[in-house]
Amino acid sequence: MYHLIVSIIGQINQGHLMQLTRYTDYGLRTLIYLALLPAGHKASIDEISQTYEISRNNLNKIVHQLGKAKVIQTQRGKGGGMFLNQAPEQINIGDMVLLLENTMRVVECDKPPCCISPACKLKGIFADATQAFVTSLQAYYLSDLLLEEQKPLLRILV
Amino acid sequence: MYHLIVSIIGQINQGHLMQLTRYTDYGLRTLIYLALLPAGHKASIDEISQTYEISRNNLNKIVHQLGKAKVIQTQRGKGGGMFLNQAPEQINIGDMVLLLENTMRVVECDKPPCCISPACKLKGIFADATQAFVTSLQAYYLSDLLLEEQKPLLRILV
DNA sequence: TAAAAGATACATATTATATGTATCTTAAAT
DNA sequence: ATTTAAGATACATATAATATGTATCTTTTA
Repeated sequence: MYHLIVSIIGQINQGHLMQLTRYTDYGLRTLIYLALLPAGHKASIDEISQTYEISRNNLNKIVHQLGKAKVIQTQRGKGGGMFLNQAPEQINIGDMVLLLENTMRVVECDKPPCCISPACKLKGIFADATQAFVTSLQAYYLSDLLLEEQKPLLRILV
Repeated sequence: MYHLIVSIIGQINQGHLMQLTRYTDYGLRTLIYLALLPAGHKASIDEISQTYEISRNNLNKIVHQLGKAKVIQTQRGKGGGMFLNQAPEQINIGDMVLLLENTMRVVECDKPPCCISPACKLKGIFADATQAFVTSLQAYYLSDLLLEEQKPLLRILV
């Protein structure tokens, strides 16, 4: 058939941007956890993975990634741990989703010029929609997730 | 730990709305295929699945669903087949994605009142972002995917 | 009534995701 | 200096989601 399209999701699903995985879930929860730590305190991978009852090893990878991205600081060795490297008011939710859903690849058209096929039109339409999704998320910061009454409370608790 | 959150994606990933699957891919391609058929013509599941080299059976389900939704008309028996039930100008892309990604469930809070937790705040934030995604898609119609030169051409070809 | 089409049910295969095991490196406490 | 507790890294396995395959039933019309 003349108007055969090989694949649409291959072009649209830019690395599963929207497919939020547990990886992102754990990452966001870790950030919330760290945000609620009293100032000057650290948390360990073991502590967080046990608290949330999630795989220590998945969390390991996530923590490593957040550390590389300078969102948190990690410290090896005895007495080490991790803590936020930025204020919760400066950690953007949309950016975190983009970071954690890092399988995102910018898919180039196979052979230019190609953007005259229905699949390629769809690609642009979905790219716009994806951008709308991210832009919407980018209106929020980690601090927006914390409860007003939690913030002062927890800094006293420990 | 006091601020334990059981799951985020469980509340946010509303039925994998964003996780566009091949199911949706095939569905959209089928609609494009049908839109390019000469007026009065029908296509069969076999024809389309062979053209796109996709699973006949998956397509079977998709066609069935599109038929139930009155987007297309299906006709059994010898000489049967399927064709668009609406003009391409009236088939909305966002609506089709919502239809085809039909695993969407509106997730209710487990036990009200619950929307005071970080997870629940995130739920709202992601719901807004998802809506932005859909709204963006809803600006387009099936007709927007067809090439200007294809439309008249193909109606002559067969 | 035979053939061609969609409808339906269920089994299997494939792929993506998540978890588990093991070991290495680093750094502080002893 | 040595031990210990922490993250870093690599790879294997398990689980779950997705996609495909096989079979049969129902409908319709030539």
